[in-house]
Amino acid sequence: MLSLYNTMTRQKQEFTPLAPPFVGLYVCGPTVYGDSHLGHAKSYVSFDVLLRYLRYLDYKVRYVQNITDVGHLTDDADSGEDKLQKQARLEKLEPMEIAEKYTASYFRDMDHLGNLRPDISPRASGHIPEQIELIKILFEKGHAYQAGGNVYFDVSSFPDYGKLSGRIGDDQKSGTRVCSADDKRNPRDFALWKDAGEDHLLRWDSPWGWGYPGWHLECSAMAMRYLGETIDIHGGGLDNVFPHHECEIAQSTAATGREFARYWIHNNMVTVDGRKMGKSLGNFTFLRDLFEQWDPMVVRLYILRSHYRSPLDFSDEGFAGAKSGLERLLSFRSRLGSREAGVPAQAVLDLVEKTEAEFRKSMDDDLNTPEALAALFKFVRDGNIVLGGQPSEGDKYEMAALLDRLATGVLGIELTSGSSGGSLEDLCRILGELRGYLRKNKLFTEADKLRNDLADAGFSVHDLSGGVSEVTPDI
RNA sequence: GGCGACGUGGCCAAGUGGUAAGGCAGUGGACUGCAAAUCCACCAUUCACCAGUUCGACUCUGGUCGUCGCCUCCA
Repeated sequence: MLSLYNTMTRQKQEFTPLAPPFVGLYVCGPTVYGDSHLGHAKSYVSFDVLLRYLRYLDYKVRYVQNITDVGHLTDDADSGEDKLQKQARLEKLEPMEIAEKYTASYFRDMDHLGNLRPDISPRASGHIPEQIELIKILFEKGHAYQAGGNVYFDVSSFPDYGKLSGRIGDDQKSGTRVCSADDKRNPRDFALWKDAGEDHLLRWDSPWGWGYPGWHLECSAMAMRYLGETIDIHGGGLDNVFPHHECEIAQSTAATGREFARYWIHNNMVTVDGRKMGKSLGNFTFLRDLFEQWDPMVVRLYILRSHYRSPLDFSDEGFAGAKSGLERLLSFRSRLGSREAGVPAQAVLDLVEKTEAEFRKSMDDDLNTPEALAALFKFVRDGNIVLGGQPSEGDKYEMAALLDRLATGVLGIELTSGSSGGSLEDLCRILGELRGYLRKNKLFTEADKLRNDLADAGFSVHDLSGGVSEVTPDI
């Protein structure tokens, strides 16, 4: 039974969907005004594993992740410049060109990391009518007020505000930098609609004049549009708990009178070399740059070696360790081959069954991927012992199937090239046979030249027992 | 100032009221033409520190020190 830590209740809870077997999963997506960084990687890999595990458990999941292409400001919620508009100015492009460019960049990076595409990636700019409609309802129910061309949510009308984040005080204490807009009744009130003049490139007509939606509104509108008034799981980064998710809860619940999300899941943040990764610190690590040095699967394994609710520090030493671990998995998977099914030995069946049970037990416990990986690495050791004996094709097939089901299927760690026919794998197999032939005939000079040439070309050679050699591409 | 998380071997990282998974690195051995891979063995009497609860705590409570995050754009 899967249990998940719910930020709202501050404890692990058994997960049961509202309407089994269907699950509605909403995760706050990126604001597309720049390339994705390590923080995005940790967050979206974490939720990708949640998605994959839910599907492994046979839930029918609809995964919605928004693309924010309007509405977030460079400063606080109520002043500053639209981030896309600012970037558009810097790159001398249209805001929508910026959105397209960085949406593509985001998907490219996430594809490399092995994240499954969301079922729906709704754009905020494409759901302005839904957002306006939501504001109208909030007006009707007395939760919104207008000040000039601006519309605000009246937090005093929603007593539960602050429940998720634990910020239940009436006001912000001194020491915080709250630069409230002058026309708000209360500093905690937040914008539902912002007035915008002609200098604002992204703006729409509304009952309150030309403007654009508040930065929390899109998630409420789009989540409810595609997943209904109550969604099963709402996820995002820990930094979104306040104010973003707090505001989402307020406006959604106030509008529908129903619970907005049943499970709130938040992943922790990343640091780089022990320090917060921030624009102002200049240590932003963009994925597109990182992938030139480390294989995306190394990054993915790195992320999954720690728990999603733990903060994660990235360092070169850590990447190197993750790379070695990945090589161990790849090497084992490679040896299992892609043969046909057969009848496996009972001992292999037992091993597979035990491994899967341990894996599931760990994943059931709030997605404990470090422990799940431990089960897989133990399996690799035992599997290598099996391979050292006289395994049947059925033995190999059974073990390969397990690895593909758990490591690749659930954790998303790709261990095979995936291509079929005329593939690199075939070429490697032939070259391995060649080296084996040379060694058997004690043509060591030629055998070593082949090994050296392959090394220069980015391939590793491993000599197995029985005069067999294998060739694998480096990562 | 407010809220919260965390301090486990050289590095990373799980975990349990009854005595420490796994990965990386390292050491010794087997195997090997050599190297690598693989396998075997070794590698924290100890889980920041100090009290307390308990038959017993690393795991519970209180305190101290330290690190980090959020409260502002950020996943």
